[in-house]
Amino acid sequence: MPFYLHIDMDSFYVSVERVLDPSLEGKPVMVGGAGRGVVTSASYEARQYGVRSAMPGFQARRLCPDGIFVPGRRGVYSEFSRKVFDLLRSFSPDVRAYSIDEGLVDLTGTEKLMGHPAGTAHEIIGRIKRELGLPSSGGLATHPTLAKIAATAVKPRGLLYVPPGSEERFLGPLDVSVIPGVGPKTHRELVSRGVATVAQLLAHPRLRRRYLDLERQGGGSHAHEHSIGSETTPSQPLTEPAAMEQVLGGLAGEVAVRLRRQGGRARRITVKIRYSDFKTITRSRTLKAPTCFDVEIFKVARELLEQNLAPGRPVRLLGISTSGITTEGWQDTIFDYRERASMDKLYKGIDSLQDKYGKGTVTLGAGKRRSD
DNA sequence: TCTGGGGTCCTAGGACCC
DNA sequence: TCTGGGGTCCTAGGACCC
Repeated sequence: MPFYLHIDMDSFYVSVERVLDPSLEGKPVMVGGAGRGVVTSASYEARQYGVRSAMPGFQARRLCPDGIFVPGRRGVYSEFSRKVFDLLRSFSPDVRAYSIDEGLVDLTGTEKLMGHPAGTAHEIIGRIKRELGLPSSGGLATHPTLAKIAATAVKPRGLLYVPPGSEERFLGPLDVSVIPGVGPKTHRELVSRGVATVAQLLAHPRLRRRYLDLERQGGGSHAHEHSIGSETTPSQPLTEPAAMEQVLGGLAGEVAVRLRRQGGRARRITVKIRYSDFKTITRSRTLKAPTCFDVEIFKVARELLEQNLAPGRPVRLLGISTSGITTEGWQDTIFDYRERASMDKLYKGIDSLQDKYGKGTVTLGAGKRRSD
């Protein structure tokens, strides 16, 4: 019998902040939400006031004026995340990380060694709390999706076991919005068609296949296309093309570094433009040869911007994303192989200098010129 | 003091090829 | 002279997730 344990950390960023500053315990705490930002994690005390993650900061402040707002610290959370997953991996070699604060532990076949998976699940959650100080919730079931739904249903600080054979009895009465992939839009659509509960959805073969296919096993290695991108919302909307190009240059550099760091090159470059009225467009181009170089990414991005920018409309956000990423060597391209190989070396040097001395230490081309 | 930033997946039309 | 059909690639937009 397959057994999957889905672990979901409770208000993860807030919990980490509390480990580092216990005086935050029991109080309405929000991570993020400064300036034009949104709340990325809200404590359960803050949720009492109606605050949710992804809520704009100004709105959270209005709902919870006495709340404590803490700026986010990505690196710290990643470090705690790594510790959580290390702990999970000590229980099973088969652990899948869904995100920084969610993962799946395959407990199939661990009974002989560790006893019934329900006990193991309890032990895992206990150890995350005792050893790392972090509260979490768990769902244990015969299917990964079901385990995730169970974990979400018992949050916070809960553990729910859905025994084999009771799957549809558990799921049936639940609202369709518990299904991963059913967001607000789909939820409205389903309800308008008379599908409000999971039982009603399961009665529809097509909807069942589309949204909750428990027959399909969750272990498959789906070869999803992977992408690397960066975007930014400057504190003031941009109106000058020169300022936009400067932002684009910075984004191109960030994306290129990340591409090179993982030895990838991208064939497709997409520019994202969001105007002040939130209208958003994306424009992309597929290259003849994949690239991981700042100047090439920037050149394409700048052209896409020039060709598609609506004149006179202030721009709120700019983004560059790269996709169609390959990790093959240069040999497969017929294009100026030697020049690319030497550029590769040059950039590797720059990247390692930046690792050593910090971002912005070295820039390529068009920098400031000393008047000599 | 209006709504972040990192992603994945799906759809749908048109080009192009056989 | 009234319109096949399948496959693949490219592009744009949008839903959704954390």
